[in-house]
Amino acid sequence: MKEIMVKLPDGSSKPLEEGASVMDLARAIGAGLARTSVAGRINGELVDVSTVLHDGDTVEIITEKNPEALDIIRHSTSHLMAQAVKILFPEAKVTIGPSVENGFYYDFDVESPFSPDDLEKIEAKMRELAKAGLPVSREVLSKEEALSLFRDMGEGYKVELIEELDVDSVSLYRQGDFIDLCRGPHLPSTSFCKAFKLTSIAGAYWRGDENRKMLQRIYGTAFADKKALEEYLARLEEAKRRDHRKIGRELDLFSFSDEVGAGLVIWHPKGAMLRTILEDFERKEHLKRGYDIVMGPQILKKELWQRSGHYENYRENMYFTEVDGQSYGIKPMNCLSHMMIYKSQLRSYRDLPLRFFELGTVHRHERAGVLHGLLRVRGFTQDDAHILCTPEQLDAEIKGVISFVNDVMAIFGFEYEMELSTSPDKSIGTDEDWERATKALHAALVDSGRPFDINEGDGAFYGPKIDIKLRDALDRKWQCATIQCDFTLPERFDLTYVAADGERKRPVMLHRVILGAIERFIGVLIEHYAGNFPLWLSPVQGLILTVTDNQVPYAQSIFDQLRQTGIRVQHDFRNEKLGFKIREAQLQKVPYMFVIGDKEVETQTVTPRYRDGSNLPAMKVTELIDFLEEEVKRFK
RNA sequence: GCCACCUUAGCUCAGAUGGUAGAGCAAUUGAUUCGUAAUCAAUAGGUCGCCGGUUCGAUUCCGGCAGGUGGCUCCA
Repeated sequence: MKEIMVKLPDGSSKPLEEGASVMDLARAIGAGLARTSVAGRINGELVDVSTVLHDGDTVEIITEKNPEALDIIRHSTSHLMAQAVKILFPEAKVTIGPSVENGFYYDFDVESPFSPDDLEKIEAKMRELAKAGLPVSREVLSKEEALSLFRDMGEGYKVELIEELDVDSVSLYRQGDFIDLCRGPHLPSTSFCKAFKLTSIAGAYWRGDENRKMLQRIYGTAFADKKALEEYLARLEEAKRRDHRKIGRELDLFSFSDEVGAGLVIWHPKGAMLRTILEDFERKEHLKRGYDIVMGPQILKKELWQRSGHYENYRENMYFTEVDGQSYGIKPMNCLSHMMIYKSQLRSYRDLPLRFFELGTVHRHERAGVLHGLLRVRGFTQDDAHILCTPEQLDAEIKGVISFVNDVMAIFGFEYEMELSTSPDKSIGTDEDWERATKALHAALVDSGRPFDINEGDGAFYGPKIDIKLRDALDRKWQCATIQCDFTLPERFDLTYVAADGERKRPVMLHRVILGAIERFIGVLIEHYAGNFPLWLSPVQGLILTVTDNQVPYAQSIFDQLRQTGIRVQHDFRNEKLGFKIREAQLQKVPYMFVIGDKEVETQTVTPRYRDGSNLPAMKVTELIDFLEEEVKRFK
């Protein structure tokens, strides 16, 4: 028998018999590897453990512990689920079933939708199949053979998928009687599916196209072992506790009312305070960076929306109102009045860049099914600005916005993801415009030194953009900041400036937001802090608590003094036990409680208690004021 | 907008295979003056989301609508 040599990741070599597979290598290495190996990596490519090795291959064994294994486990678990579904519902047609960020899903075409009971039955069947330890084998068929196989099986969706593949042959995976089209790799046996749970049922369009059939999607999650699964489920529970809708009600920040309308936020005193703090912060930061604060009306004539193109492209999402035969559009965006400000006078290149900033409240008729707490609403306020500059200034302006975003996100301690979206198939503007703007955005991203993804073809029709996404408690991504180049509006509104040579030129325009929508940002912020806002953001920074009625006059004087310095303090002088008042303050997540008993009255001090339960030494009011102001500065 | 599920007191939730409903917390009143996460007692609170249909009778069954939850599509 001929011998081959394979290289291992540590640089050593291992002799094997010709025809040996990854699994044979695992056995040769020993140390129980054969039991935990889920896949291999040959010359950088993930493969099944059954894959045959060749002389000179570099091979890495992927065990359950490797991070790469998770995707394979989840993908194989989705196949296991499809197998269970086909056994229980033979008439179900299979479509696709990939692994996703926190698990997997599989889409089925079934006559009647799955019920929660069905989910339990499917999960039980999966456990049975996993226990049976069915070997999973790979087969390669020619495209024609595969097509006729799936046609015979009546699996039209698979036929459609294969027809579109530009290949001569395809790979299939078989476990028991179940066979599925798949690139792989997969676990060697269903017995490797040890820790999984089906989590929800949802509708999903075939191929993500809302004009095509709605399929039934089952979501599930899977891990290498039970412990990891339990930990994940516990994290989900914890995330539910951080849900901004729950905390918003508990802390009395905001509400919605079906009498008012879906997606319309009602800000209660503490929520409105939080919002006001953010807005004040924003105004200051924008002024520091050379923006001008502007304001426009809520409604603008329909004709103006026709000129901008919104009437043509965005009318479905707009609200209109008509008085005296004149139709007005309620603004869904703030750009138009900013355009009008630019046009209100003749502009010179010396005036540029112009940066118009507006905390602009907009209304968009979002489709009913997409509304989600504060994260997706119908009326919201953007920290919106439009920058008008010369083409030569574009690079510096984009860099300026990115560093603005960086600074602000650092203050809140947010991790974020940046994406560059480039020219879509349908777009306006010259190739030269697109190239220049895309290059400028790209250069600024590179310059920022942070990682970013590129979404080819995902730009707006009017220009390329950078999107910045934050995550909520459940790890869902929400777009907040965005920087968009726009070639249409300067054109449609015939914006010009007089260049140094006396010629009229077209300025370049950037739309940008930093927080995005204040509503959405606050939603994410609540989940980020789990309601424990840092002192500078806390609507109520301190609460004065008396031990008995005897201390009320002194406590009142402390309250007045703190109020005078602008500290957001409230008091609880009720005839209740101290423990009870502390409990309530604690549930309200108030950063500081100022306890005042006979001791404090006697020494003319205050004893602050932080919300983590720790007590600070008693101090004079003046010391307390300095202490609080120091803390505000430190975190902002 | 599409698919599934949900809607009982301010909040969290029980409940009856169709005979108009409860608990805890909160609220109100009284007592209690008590130093670091719940003092005790009493009282009040609901056309069981809304509108139709079936029925002697509907909060319960059926249909429509509204609102919500999880997804899909779309998006700040």
